[in-house]
Amino acid sequence: MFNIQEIDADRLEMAANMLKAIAHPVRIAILKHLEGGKKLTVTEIHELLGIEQSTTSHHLGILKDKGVLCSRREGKNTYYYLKHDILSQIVDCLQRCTCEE
Amino acid sequence: MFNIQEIDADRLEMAANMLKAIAHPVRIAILKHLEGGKKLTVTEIHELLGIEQSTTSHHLGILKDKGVLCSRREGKNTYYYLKHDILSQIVDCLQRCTCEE
DNA sequence: CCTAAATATTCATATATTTGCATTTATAAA
DNA sequence: TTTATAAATGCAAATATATGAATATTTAGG
Repeated sequence: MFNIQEIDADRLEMAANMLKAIAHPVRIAILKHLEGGKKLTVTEIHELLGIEQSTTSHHLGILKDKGVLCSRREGKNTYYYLKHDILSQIVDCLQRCTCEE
Repeated sequence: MFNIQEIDADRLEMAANMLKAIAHPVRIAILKHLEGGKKLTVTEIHELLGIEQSTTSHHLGILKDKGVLCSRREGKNTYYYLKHDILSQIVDCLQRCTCEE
């Protein structure tokens, strides 16, 4: 039987790292653009959001590193997409909560 | 009609701040203890988690400030509890995602 | 008023994150 | 091989966050 005492530090770290990866305005904006299984390149995102190419790449790297996104190279482009589409629900849930009051 | 272009910086900031508040191992542990409408005092949390009183108070302050928790003083104690019980779903969702692979 | 208990705040230090410039690497096409 | 485009990386400066010791505040009970 599982209870709260058995949530070990590693699991907490992992969950916190994933959330931390998402918890940034630019990265939330990226996730919104990738909802519904869409795949976008670094350049597309960098132009959509109006931020530097290297900054974009850094943010995508963080999201990928923490298991939020996957990427796939096709020629010169690298396409990024959501690993778990369920993750975009987190953003929606948050947005509902930040709506009230 | 709402589309992605209309998600302004303020909304993104707000969502990011709420997520950032949650995205910390200690604070996730706090949320887990408050699931199901439970109310705990600073001292109870500080003893449950084995962290300093002032550190505990700092973390609770962050969660309250960012709209994740509410508090209510009763005599010498201050009880903290989840503002939106739905928020604990975020943690559960994350935990499911960090389970795979 | 005095004391004790619970909580909050101030402050300093340590650590982590963000950003973008400059550079490098990877790939495709000429 | 040379050139151009796309993406990733190294680095440094600015900014933000975490922690806990010390202190202040709040409240209840003498």
